[in-house]
Amino acid sequence: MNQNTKDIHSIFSQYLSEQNLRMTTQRELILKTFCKQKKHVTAEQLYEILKKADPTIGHATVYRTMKLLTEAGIARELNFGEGSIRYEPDTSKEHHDHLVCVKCGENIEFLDEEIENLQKRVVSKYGYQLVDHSLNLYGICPKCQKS
Amino acid sequence: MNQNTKDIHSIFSQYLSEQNLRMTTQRELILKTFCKQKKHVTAEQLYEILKKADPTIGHATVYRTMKLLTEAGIARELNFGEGSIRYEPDTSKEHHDHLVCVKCGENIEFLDEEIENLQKRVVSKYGYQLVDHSLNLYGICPKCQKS
DNA sequence: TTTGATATTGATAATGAGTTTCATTCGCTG
DNA sequence: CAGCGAATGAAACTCATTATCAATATCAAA
Ligand SMILES: [Mn+2]
Ligand SMILES: [Mn+2]
Ligand SMILES: [Zn+2]
Ligand SMILES: [Zn+2]
Repeated sequence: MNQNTKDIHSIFSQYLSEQNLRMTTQRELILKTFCKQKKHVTAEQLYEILKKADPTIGHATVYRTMKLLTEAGIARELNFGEGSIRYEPDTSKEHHDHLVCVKCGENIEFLDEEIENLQKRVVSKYGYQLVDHSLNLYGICPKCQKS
Repeated sequence: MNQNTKDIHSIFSQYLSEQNLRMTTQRELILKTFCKQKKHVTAEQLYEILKKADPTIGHATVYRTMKLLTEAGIARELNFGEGSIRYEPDTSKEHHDHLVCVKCGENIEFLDEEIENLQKRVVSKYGYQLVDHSLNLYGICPKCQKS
């Protein structure tokens, strides 16, 4: 419930009213809980956490709200090829890509400006207009290399 | 049924016998049909194509065989976040990444050595051992920009 | 503050990709 | 050819996500 969370709350409120949608207690709870997470969570994981605070909350509401948060630019979808989508906050931090350990799932965030620029060069070389990109590096973390 | 296809056939045969698995008419047909494809196909798309040649072929057999081809290093899995996996031949060409049009799905293959090297630099910076990577650029192709 | 139009919710059913099960059939070796 | 294990196809299943829909909540207008 810090300043940052408050800002995000008003970003979401504004997005909702722009779309003629309503702020609800469920949406507030989901937003607040999502922002508290330290790791990238799936909708299902978030649902499990939310049930502790509100056992009546619905499965579908969580999925629906995560989609809204994504549209509002508050959450970002991550696809590590696990079969489900993970979400991370998209406002507080700079853009970054991920280096994931294939053994334990540990996850490092990095940003390499040179790579970012070279991507732009590739895209413009083919006359495309860049919309998005996804760069995931998969490896074995130092810890897992030992075992 | 060119030379290349023949080579791939023996790569697959050898892989199978190494694993104490058998070459079957279904596996031969799937391999042959997969190699003929010009575009990246999903298992389901390939199944639809295969049914024309062999209406008795099973759904599960196609999925199972594509997995085998991947293990044998003949096919590569592509994940463009569409909800299903696409496959491309992994032997004939060099490694490459993809630039995908988000409107029409058109797909450009590119290889940027500088990006590849910078990826390695990132991985080693964190002490990881690189296993794989996935770089997809999403944009709007020149054709779709006009409409 | 009441009302009413409409957005939202949660339970549940449905979907779609991919996997598992299992009885039957096939491929290979002896 | 016999026998054994691998492979197949049909069908059931899993798992993530989405659609449906009746009941409820929100909010602007009266
Ligand atoms: Mn992240
Ligand atoms: Mn390709
Ligand atoms: Zn690890
Ligand atoms: Zn296009």
